Amino acid sequence: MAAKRGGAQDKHQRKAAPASSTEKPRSEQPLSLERIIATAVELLDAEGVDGLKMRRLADRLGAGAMSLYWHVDNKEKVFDLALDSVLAYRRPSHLIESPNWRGAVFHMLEDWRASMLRHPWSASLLPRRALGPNILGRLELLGRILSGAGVAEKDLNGAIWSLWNYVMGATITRANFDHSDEDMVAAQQRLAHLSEQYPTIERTRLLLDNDWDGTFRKGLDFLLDGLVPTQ
Amino acid sequence: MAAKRGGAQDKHQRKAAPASSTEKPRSEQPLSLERIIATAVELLDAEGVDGLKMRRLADRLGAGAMSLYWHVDNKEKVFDLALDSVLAYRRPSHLIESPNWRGAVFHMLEDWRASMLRHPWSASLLPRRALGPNILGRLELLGRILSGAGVAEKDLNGAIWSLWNYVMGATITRANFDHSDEDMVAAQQRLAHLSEQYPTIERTRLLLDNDWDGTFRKGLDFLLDGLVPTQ
DNA sequence: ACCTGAACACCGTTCAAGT
DNA sequence: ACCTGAACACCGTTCAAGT
Repeated sequence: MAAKRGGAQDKHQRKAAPASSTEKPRSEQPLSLERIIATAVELLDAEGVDGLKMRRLADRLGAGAMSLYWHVDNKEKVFDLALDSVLAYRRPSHLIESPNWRGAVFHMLEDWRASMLRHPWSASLLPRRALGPNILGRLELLGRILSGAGVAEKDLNGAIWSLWNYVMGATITRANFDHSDEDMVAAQQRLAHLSEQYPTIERTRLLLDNDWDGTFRKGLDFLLDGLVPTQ
Repeated sequence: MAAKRGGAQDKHQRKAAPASSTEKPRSEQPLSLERIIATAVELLDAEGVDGLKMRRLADRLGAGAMSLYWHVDNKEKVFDLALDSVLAYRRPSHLIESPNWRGAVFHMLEDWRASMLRHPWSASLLPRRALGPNILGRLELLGRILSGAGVAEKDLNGAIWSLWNYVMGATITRANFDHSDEDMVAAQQRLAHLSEQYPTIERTRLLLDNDWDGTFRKGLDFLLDGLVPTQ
C-alpha cells in the first residue's frame, strides 16, 4: 500500500513566455485576493490539499514567489477563503417562500453535499475551518426553514446541528472513499481472507457497490421525520 | 485571528540522563512497533496532529532520530496504526446476545464517539485512513446487530453506512468545535454585528451552548426509528 | 502601495555505515 | 537484525529591498 501523498510531477509548465515575445504574456492582471482564491481553488481541484503550496500558487498566478503574503496572512487563510468561496448557495426561486419545507431542506442540503463533492478537498477541510459567510448563510437558511416548518424554538439548534452532522459525515465519507476506490477494493479483498472474523460485512460486500446518493436521501428523510413534528 | 498551529514550545525535555548516571536511564527497552504506536498516541494526545513529528517521536522514545524507519514504512503508517489502536471495542457481557438491539447499537456507537473524543486528533484522521481491524470489527458488529434486529439483507449496507456517516459527522464536528471554543464565541459575536443578515441563528445563539451529547442521542434515535422496521 | 529574491528554520526521508 | 548521524529535498514564512 503505497503512500497516497506522492507528488504528481505534472508536466504543464506555467513559465511565462519570454517577456520580449509579442504574444499576450498571460496574466498581466495585478494580483488580487479574488484572483488568488480562484486560482487556489483550481489548484486544489487539480492536486488536492497536499498539492497547494504557496510557491506553486504564486507560480500559477504568474507572480513572484512571495508576493502572496502581501494579500494574505498565511496559508491557513487561503484555505479558509477557498473553502467558503466554494459553498455559495442561491435558492431557486420556486423554493423561496414555498410551503414545501421538506423540498427546500432537501435542495439546500443536497446542493451542499454536491458542492463539496465537486471539490473533494473541501470535505476534509470544512470541519476544522472558520465559518465563512456562505456557510453561515446556509445555516441561517436552514434555521429559517425549520422554524417555519414548526420546529420549536428550543429544539432549533439541535435540529440544525443534527442535519449539519449528518451532511458532514455523509459527505466526508463519500469524498474520501470515492477518492480511494482502489483501497476499498483492496480492503474488501483482505476481508475475504478473514471471513471468519468479519462474516457479515464480507457477505454484504459492505466496502463495495454502495448507493451513496440513495443512502444519503433515505437517512435524511428519517432524520427529518424525527426532527420536525408532523403538524 | 491568529493561526491555530503555533508550536507549543513545551518545557518537558525528554533528554536521557547522562548515561554514566546510576539512575534508571529511562527507556532501556528496545524499540518495537507497539512502543512506537503507544508513544505516538501519547504525543498526539498532547500536541495534536501537527505535533507529531518523526524526530520528536523518536526523541520521546529515547531513540536515535531515524531509528523509527526500520520499524515503520513512513509517517502515514504511524497515523494508520495509532488511529486503529485507539478504537478497540469490547462489548460488555450483558449486551452479548441480548435481545435489546437498540441498547447494543447505542452502546457501541456512543463508545465509538467517546473514544474518538478522548483522542480528538482521531476525528480528523479517521475519514482519510485505511480501515484497521478494530474499525472493521465495529462495522461487523454493527451489521450483525442490525441484521438480528430485522434489517433486510438488501438494506443492511445502507443502514450501516448511514449510522457510520452520522457518528462521523457528529464526532468530527464536536471534536473540532470543542477544540476551538474561542473561535465559536468570536464567531457568535461577529454574528451579533450582522444580525440583519443572520437573524435566526443569531437569535437562537447557534454557535453557543449546544447540548452535543443530547443532540447526538436524539438524532441517533430518529435514524434507528427509520432504519430498523418495527417488527 | 505593491512586489521581489535571498535566507532561515523546519521536517520527512534516504543512505551509507556502524554494531 | 537493529540502530545511527549526516545529508538532501522541500516548504512556510520573514526580511530587507526594490519600484
